Amino acid sequence: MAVTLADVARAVGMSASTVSRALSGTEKVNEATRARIHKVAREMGYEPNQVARSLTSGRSDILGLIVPDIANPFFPPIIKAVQARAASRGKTVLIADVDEHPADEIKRARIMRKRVDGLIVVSPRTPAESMSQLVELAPIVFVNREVPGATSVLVDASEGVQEAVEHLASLGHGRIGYLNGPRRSWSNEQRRTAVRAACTELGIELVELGPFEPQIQAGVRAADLVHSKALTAVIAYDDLIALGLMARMTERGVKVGPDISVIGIDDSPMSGMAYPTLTSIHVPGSRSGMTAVDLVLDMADHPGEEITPQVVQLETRLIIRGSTAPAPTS
Amino acid sequence: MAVTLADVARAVGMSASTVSRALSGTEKVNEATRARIHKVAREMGYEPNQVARSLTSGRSDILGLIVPDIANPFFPPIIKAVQARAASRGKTVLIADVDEHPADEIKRARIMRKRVDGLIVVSPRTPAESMSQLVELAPIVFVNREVPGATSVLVDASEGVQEAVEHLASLGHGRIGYLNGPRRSWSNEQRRTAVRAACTELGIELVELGPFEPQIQAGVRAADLVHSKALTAVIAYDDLIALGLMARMTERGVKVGPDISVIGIDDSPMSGMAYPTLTSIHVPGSRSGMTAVDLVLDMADHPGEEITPQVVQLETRLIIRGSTAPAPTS
DNA sequence: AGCCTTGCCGCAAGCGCTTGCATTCCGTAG
DNA sequence: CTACGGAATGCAAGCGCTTGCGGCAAGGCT
Repeated sequence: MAVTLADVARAVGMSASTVSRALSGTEKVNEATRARIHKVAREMGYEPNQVARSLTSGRSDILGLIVPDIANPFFPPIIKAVQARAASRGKTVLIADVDEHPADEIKRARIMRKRVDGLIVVSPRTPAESMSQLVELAPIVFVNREVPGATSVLVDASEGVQEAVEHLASLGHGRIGYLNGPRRSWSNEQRRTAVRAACTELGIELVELGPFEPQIQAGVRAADLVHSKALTAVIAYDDLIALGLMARMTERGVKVGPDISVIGIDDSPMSGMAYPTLTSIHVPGSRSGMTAVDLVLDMADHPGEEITPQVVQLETRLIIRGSTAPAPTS
Repeated sequence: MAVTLADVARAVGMSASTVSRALSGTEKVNEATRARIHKVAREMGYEPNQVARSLTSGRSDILGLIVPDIANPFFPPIIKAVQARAASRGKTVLIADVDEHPADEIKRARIMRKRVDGLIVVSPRTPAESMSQLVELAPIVFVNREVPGATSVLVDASEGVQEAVEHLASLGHGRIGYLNGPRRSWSNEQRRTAVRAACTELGIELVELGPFEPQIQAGVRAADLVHSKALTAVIAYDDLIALGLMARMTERGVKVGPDISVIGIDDSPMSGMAYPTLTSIHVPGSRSGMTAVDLVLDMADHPGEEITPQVVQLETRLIIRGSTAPAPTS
């Protein structure tokens, strides 16, 4: 079978403990011995059995990452950032896609818990009253949702939204639509509130539509609704909805830009690729992924310690592209 | 801490072995005792420690999945299919994104090996001479690459490509371009060969361009090259390149459809969303994911057995949308 | 010179679970 | 009544690694 610690120990003529210490790095071992052990281990092709290691040590060097939907282009950058950051700290990442099923979040978290050193949950949709079940699976950090008593990294939509509404106002739109995201989504609540505030402040009439699921298809549906309301400008809950809407509008002969201005949120990689390119509110996905890793590893490194839950806020800003233009002067 | 097997055993007044057998299901245990044990275990909130379990049993109920790039929309459907299929067979999936770095494939596979019951590697770019290092990490199955002596699930590009070329020919295009994918990609080799064959057969002039990375940006670059060659029809290595190309063409005032026909490969979810919608060769990603899971689990269930490596072939077909049109009659 | 540090290393006890084999207890065949 | 075959359960030996504790030698101190 595979070479074990004991095999290496025998080959070097030392005890397994010493070999273990030499290889794990942290403990004090004579430099010369350490070098020799490393050499022999490499020659024998020794690969530590991570399972055995984590059984005793309690550590697994794995981070669990739970996302709602990998097919939504907003998440891959986060996932990649998490993986990269984790790798640079010697960890690997176990990804679970819960397919937008809120109930699965707790279930998957529970299953993962024992195998990982910490959990990162992105945009959880678990109802507020059950969140505590997640929180107690600490170390855990939430991304894109504020959870009382838990550490989380959030993006503050207000700035970007404010910019977006101002942008539309300055283009002469006096009435805009907001396409709501999923009903129980914390992000949507946050975004919607920000839109309302900005509209009130600037004296703009707001028409709320939805809820819509964060999927292209929902955007297609939204398009017809928007059309029937004779809106000249909309802000969508996310890029996917915005893109679906644009596609449908174009199909119906409505020119996005000249006839209707569209703003998405997330600034996903696709927004620069659509035609016209999509004006979108940039949400720092990679940054939040990295931050989340740092936070969760900090917690994992200080087990037991009652750390005051941290909340990191990241900012958003508007990226203006081709889908917004002066209001039609009909 | 958490309740262990021993705790439950003590509570029930039986030995740990019996409890273990009762809970794992497979072994013979009196029905009454089994029921009682289950009841007590549930009441105590017992959750088996998977790490300990896999240390002894050698099984982990985890499948490893290695993909080149989760941000490429071709992969999420595969990933989801794999996850779903695995879940229905009681397994979870550990995903690794190697960011298109061929060297990482072997590295990640090695790291994962001990923790998982089997490996699925999608579209590996590992050079042929190193593939054996992967193969010996069995149980392992490859998707989208034929590997001598290993089981794999492939898509046969030839049919779809044949249809695509015929489609272009019937639209009056006598000269078409093929945008190559990454230089050492097995898929690209397969697709390119199919295009050549079809062109030869139909007496169509073929212009090869590239290689290009499977990314939107590469497609943007390709666009200018295509333009300079005065091509009226192109088949791209994948949808991403095709989409990038379309975006750039549109930006330059070239009308995709009337002025130039574009065909992608993969039929990723985005192809229906672009404008115009992208004619693409459908590749059954989900099907291949599911098939891969079945194959790898079969292998895992019969350890040691020298199974004859299986090769499953899936078919492709052309999906005609808005990006292809009759050749301009200049 | 005696004693205490300090540095390096080995001992042994597990981590929580699975599993081959032994054991016990019946029912049943002989 | 003895013997024997199962079924149900217990015993105990690990899986491969980590880690607290203690041993031992070499050097520093008074």
